[in-house]
Amino acid sequence: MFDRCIYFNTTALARQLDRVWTVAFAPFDLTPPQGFMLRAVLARPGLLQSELADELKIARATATRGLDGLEAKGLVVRTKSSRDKRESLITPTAAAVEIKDALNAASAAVTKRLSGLFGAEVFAGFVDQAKAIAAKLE
Amino acid sequence: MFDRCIYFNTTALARQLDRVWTVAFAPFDLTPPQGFMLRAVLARPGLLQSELADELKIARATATRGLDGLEAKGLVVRTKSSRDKRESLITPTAAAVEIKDALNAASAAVTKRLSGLFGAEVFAGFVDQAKAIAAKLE
DNA sequence: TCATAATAGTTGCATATCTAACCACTGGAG
DNA sequence: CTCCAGTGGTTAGATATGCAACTATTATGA
Repeated sequence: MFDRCIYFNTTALARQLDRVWTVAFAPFDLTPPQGFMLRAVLARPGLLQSELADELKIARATATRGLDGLEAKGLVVRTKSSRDKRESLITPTAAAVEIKDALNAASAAVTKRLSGLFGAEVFAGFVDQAKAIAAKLE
Repeated sequence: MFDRCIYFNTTALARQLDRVWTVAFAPFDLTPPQGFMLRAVLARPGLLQSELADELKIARATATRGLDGLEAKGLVVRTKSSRDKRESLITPTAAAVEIKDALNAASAAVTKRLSGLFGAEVFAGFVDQAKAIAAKLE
């Protein structure tokens, strides 16, 4: 019905991809947003919370809630910056570091599978375009 | 950070597009999901609720909530099917029919603007690919 | 120096979404 | 005809997300 609508088709695709990554991250007891947030923290330990929000392209308030969840699971720690007492530095715990490789591998496996399903060229091209369009909308 | 990830880039783009359509539908006091649901009802009055959910690619439970909202705003009506008392037929009210053209025009205007911004070819190609990928994931 | 503006993070409130469990009804198989 | 499986819709519970308003802290400028 909304065949030519970028909003409709992008949001519908996002929901389907969410289901795919839900399965991939289930073994770690992490939802997709939690999994990606943790991966970001693991990739760049010590980021400020606001920088983390920027990396993930989410609102600061959403980062607050996401980190609350990861903290409750014992996967990340907030440390008040001594330089500026408003800021929080986010670091992964040992438990998080332990699953780092498996978590990244799980995501890579899904990516590889989908890439094969659609053709690597098409797949990469689509992702690039999504990124380019998002950049122009900023 | 997740430059090559279809999940990350698609969901991030979806959030940005949501913001764009939020602005476009604000004059009607409708959120993007509400606006699209209403447009679907206006395009095909008398659809069963489950058919509507299929059209919009959302879960039945989500359709229930969305329709609750539109009904509360006096924009749609549920009618129990006489043939099968479980089913509900969804029809727009007069108030909804009144804004139909303006609502569709508002969405079309955004689409046109974005299409111009990215180039009509690229834009249409991206939407087609999103649809094709979603279809393969089903 | 001190008042004001800006910034980091949190909280409150609203919305959308899903899965699972449930209810009411329908339709077949015995 | 009756019971049971399947189906349409709702409800319960969980998560993610955003904006706006708030608190605490820092920076600026008169």
